[in-house]
Amino acid sequence: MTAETQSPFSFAAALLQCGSPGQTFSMETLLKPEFGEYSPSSGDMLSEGEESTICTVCCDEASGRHYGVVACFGCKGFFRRTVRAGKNYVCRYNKKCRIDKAGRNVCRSCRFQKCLEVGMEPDAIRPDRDKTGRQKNPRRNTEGSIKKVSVSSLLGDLPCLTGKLKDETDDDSSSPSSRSDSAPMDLRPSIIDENVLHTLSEIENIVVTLQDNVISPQQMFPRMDEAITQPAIIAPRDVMIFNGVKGDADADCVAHNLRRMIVFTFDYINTLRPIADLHPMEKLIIARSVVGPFSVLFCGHQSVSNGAPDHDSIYLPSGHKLPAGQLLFTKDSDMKKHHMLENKANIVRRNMTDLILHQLRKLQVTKIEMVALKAIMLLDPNVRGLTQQSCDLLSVARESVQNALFSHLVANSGTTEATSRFAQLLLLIATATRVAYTISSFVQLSRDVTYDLDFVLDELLYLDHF
Amino acid sequence: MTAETQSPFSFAAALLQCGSPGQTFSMETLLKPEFGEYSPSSGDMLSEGEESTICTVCCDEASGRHYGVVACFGCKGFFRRTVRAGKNYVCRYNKKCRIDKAGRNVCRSCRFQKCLEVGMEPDAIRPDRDKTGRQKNPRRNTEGSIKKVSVSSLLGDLPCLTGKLKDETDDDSSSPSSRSDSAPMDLRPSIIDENVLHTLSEIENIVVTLQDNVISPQQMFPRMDEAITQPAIIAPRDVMIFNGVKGDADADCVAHNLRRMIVFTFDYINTLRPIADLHPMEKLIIARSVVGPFSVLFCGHQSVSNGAPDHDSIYLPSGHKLPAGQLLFTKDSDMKKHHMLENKANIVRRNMTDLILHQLRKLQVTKIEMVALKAIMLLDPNVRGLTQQSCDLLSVARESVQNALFSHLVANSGTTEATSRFAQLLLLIATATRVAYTISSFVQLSRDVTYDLDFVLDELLYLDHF
DNA sequence: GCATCAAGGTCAAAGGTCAT
DNA sequence: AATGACCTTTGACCTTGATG
Repeated sequence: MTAETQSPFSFAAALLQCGSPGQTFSMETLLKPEFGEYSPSSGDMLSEGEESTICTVCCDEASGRHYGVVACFGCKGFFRRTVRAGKNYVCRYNKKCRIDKAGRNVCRSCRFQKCLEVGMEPDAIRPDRDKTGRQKNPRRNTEGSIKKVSVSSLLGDLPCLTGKLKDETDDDSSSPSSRSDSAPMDLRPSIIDENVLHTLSEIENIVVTLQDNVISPQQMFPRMDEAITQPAIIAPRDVMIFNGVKGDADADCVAHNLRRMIVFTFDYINTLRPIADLHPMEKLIIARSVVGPFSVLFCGHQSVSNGAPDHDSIYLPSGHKLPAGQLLFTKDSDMKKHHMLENKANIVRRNMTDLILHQLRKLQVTKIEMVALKAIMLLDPNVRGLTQQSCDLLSVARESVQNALFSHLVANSGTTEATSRFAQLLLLIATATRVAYTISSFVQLSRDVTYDLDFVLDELLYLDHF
Repeated sequence: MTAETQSPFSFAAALLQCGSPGQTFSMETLLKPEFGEYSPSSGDMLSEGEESTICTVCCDEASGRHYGVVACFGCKGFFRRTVRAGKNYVCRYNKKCRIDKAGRNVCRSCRFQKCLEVGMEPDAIRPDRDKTGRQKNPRRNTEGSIKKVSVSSLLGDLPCLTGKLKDETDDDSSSPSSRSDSAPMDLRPSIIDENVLHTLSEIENIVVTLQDNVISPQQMFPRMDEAITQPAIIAPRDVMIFNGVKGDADADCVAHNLRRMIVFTFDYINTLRPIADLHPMEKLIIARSVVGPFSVLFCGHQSVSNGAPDHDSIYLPSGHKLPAGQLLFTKDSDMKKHHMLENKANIVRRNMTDLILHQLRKLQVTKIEMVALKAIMLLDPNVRGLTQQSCDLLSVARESVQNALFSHLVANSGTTEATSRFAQLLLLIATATRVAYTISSFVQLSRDVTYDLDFVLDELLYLDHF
């Protein structure tokens, strides 16, 4: 109120515009009797009610002063767009079109003319500004060619994700692509997102059930650059059961299971599409960087979800388990070394149970969430040694998985809980990294005390020699 | 009338001001003769009179010194808003937008960049709303008793996170409950969230500027259970500058800086409310678990944000830097050991630059985001050895920080981008964990080759002996 | 004291957004 | 493609609190 009173208004012009035509009263005006109660007592200038609330151009309700005159949203926007675009309108009638709320859109020429007449200043229009405000649908406009290309290719590719297994994918990608432009933007993304998670689930299923056609000879000392393309030379693709029926594991058994999980990781890398297409050396780089946390979360989740009643046991793919407080190694002649090893093994085990299993259980991480987390871990664009192009590919893919996961969580339990859960799931990766490093440390110690654990583990799990 | 003269409506005139200062004298200039009374004798390039009336950022008319440089009202406000809100802009063009009076609003990213380039100091923005006035360079003056609030009193005094949150929520449920039901859910939470981030910023400021009142005797072999309550026995709270002016660091210097960052971490733990109230032993447990990644991100962010032009150097609190390819150790008699150490140090350094610095730079992580990440790291409820009660406290607090961060991101750039950025920020913690473990590994190696790096580092950074 | 400087805050009127 | 209701950002001006 005070503010409005302060504003100096040119009421003469206003009166002219609104006053002269006899029947300018629109429905709007008639429905608002308060404008009629003219209070002439305010003394000096004018009735504030009228002036400050009526557009000088079209007599609609004003929204404030714009470009020098009291005007409505519409005339404000119209004036700006016109001046910005430098348009030249031509009146198709006699240049005397009535400009009021109902008629203002009939003739642009007369409307703009009226704007100028009442004193709108073209000089008050400033140049383009940076983008502001909400961007619900952040469209990469103007020159968004780069993003647009990658996004569109993602849409085409992602539903199929697998080089090896395609089939059900093609029909998915073909039909909705044409619709994606015209459809309302609220619905489309969630559909896409569900597709992403669905595809990821299928990939998981495929990789988990992958079997060897032929039994390829397992090598004790495989070359990693060969192993990445033929993982089976590391270990046979035995069915992974995680049920603990085979009893407790010893050191060799653990090593073998770690090998199996490395094969699983490699298989995943060869199946998940954006990565699967990279050069083998890049795959290997990613594998080295991710295999630890990846296996930790995979094994942890299997241990938790396979209905294991034993909260403190880690269940291994082979069907063995790793209970707490169980000695791993057969007694060695060197008691000190033996003790160190056993001690370190205990640290790993306790980290695994107290951090990973505990959190997974507390969060009740679902299969779908797990699948998304795995993909997010693998699609890490921040690994040293990748080409820029590969980084970009991974970034886009990872982003889409992140979005899919988030949408999934929102759909499940609302934004607030989703945010919290989303964060907790992602932070699980940090925890897994932590635990993976205790494993790495264990591997290192094994080597240092000359207990020859396993060549492959040395190569892949001892992570700081790069 | 004065207003009209000042009105920035004529772009041509504005452009003129930059290039040819012929008749740029406005009322404003004429009314401020004091700018002219600088002695022109220092005359290097420009006449002083000109300099002091022209905004260093955009060449508009300046309104005085702001945040360290002569600037106009616009750039002053823009800089404050940007830093306060922790915004991060992205240039839509090629990062070379011209910043002048006419063009300054075309690209916020480049404008902010220019602000930094010409020397505006983000540190001059005070997150504290009620403290106004000038206190630019926190004088390291002898007995600045204000800052001398000892840690113990901080414990009690601090604007505690949980306290504030509680009040806020209680407020909600009590009086305006009716409104919160009817009102759209968009607004209310964001108000709370901004308070959370604001409080965190204040905490950061307090901890960063913490000084010792008395010089407590630094101990070579402090007991950790004592150090957690009196961090100064680990290292003096020297001002942390991170500007690299002191030249390259050697091994001892690095050790000292690590100690300093440990003190910083402890101070943080003693200040951030839900943790600050825990039992010292629980604090210590948290400290052990988080100090590595915490320091990594802290140091990394400081290295990146302090305008360091050198992309491959790590900047340390002491003012030293750690450039790539610099030998850390003086040649040892044992060449093999020496080589191993130097090698490992290189791994750490490369991890730090290629992973942490690179990502921080790419993401353009803001101060506010960093502050939230720090809190999320510290408020880790999944640390072994905490009581159930403590876990719950931390969980609640961490969740509120996560939500605050997410809301902040949404407000900044919309839900889609926010989701992606949120994920990337959280995954940064995983990366920091990774890098921290290479440091841990380095510390371990140092011990193994009997290079006695530092007792405290052994205790805190070598992380798998628990 | 008091003028000054440089922080912080305010809000009209610019800007941009996006369902229609 | 244009409209206009609604939102954010800008910046001229103001208040505040150290400082000399």
